[in-house]
Amino acid sequence: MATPTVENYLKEILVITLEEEISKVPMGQVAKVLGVTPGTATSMAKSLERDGWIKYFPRVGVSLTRNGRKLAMSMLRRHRLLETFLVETLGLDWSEIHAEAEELEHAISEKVLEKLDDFLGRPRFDPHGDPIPSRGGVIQQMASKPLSDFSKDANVRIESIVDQNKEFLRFARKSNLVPGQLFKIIGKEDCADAITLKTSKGKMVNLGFRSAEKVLALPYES
Amino acid sequence: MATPTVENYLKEILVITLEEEISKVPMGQVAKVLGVTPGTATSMAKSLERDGWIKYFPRVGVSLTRNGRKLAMSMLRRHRLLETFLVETLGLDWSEIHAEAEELEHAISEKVLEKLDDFLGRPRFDPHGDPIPSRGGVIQQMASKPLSDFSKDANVRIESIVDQNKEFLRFARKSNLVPGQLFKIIGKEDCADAITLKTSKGKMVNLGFRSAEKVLALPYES
DNA sequence: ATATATATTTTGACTAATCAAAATCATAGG
DNA sequence: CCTATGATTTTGATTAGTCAAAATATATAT
Repeated sequence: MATPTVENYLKEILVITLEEEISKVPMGQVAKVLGVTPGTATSMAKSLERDGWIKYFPRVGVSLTRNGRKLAMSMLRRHRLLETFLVETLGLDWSEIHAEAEELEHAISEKVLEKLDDFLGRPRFDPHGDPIPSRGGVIQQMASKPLSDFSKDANVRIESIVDQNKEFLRFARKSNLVPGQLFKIIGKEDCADAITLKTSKGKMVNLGFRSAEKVLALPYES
Repeated sequence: MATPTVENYLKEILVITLEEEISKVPMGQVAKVLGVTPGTATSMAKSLERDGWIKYFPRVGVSLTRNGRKLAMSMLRRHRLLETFLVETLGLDWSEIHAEAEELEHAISEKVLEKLDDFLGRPRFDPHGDPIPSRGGVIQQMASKPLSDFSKDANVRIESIVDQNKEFLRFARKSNLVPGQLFKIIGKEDCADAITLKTSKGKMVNLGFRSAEKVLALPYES
């Protein structure tokens, strides 16, 4: 049986893999998301490899094995179903649910989870708009669309940047146009060929249609 | 912060204290309920004392400090509220809920617990009929009544044996008339001065009224 | 290419929790 | 009062997970 620590490592490695579309996650990033020192992440990587959860490539990074991915997906499913429960059923505040689900996900059994899934009506997206993996560990990916395809007032989550041009990437990073970032489309002027986005913190970004086509995003329920 | 292990030790010590009405729980018993070797229980007792959760009397046993009792009560509250949730809301089977709650109780926060309590309508007894401690750690003891006061078909849980006569206690033990044991009253013949009880496993016990007055029990919802 | 900055790994140490087995204590009978 | 039995404690060892700080490898920028 995997300890909660193991479950956390695997889940975070999966999340990074999905978000950044990379196959080997560097140790520094692992250490950062788990809040441990780099040395700890390295030694943990070795144990995880010994136990068949990951493949460890020294000085490069780690990737999940089939087993590791399966467990990680199951953790993601737990996490997102629990977040849904905490918001929908118990009325917890949006800002608190992540930390709570983080604890509960290690304690809830497969059996209780399925009952909970039934109770919630088998939702397919969590309160943040992220897809909830199925029992089998399949994530029903919503097709992401270019920003230019959304209409005014839509809430979107950046999924990826198609244009790999360095200049543009630097600009994108600076503007918070990074995978995972949430925006609301507050302006769309077809005749002016421009689109205006705003983060929840009020930061604005202006994009021409040419650029907006290169940024893929998903809708989410705010 | 207390680890799950610490929480378990304290909770089990509290449960034994309540059930057996003793003030110092011997180490052997602690080891048994926690499923560890006696040596482990002893060394744990020392750490728990060092951290102010219990008082440890070598070769005698342990008792909870004020702090320890507070935390233990809070664990009992968590456990019983969770069992209620698992049965009432998710429809889990009566036989499965203990183990499930055992895991979840360490992961659920005070905040989520209170929301859950609201959601459930602030129940005062769990599905086994055991009282749920209040936030403050007070257990609302139901007044227990002698067996002779119950009527036919009542479901009861034995609470204590008043008569401390050795003979009678031996008989009681043999008949499963021990605190915690569940019975259904399947016969009550006032004119014959007799009462008949049955366990869920079908074991029967006959008692005269004289004896039935010496056995205190609580009703519970089957 | 060479120095500097950054990322990663190693080393040595620590805590919590556990076990097995040897040692010790306590007590109930004879 | 002494001994055998059972309960408790000690001892020595193990595993998971962690940190700090030193060592090493890699990448970047002139």
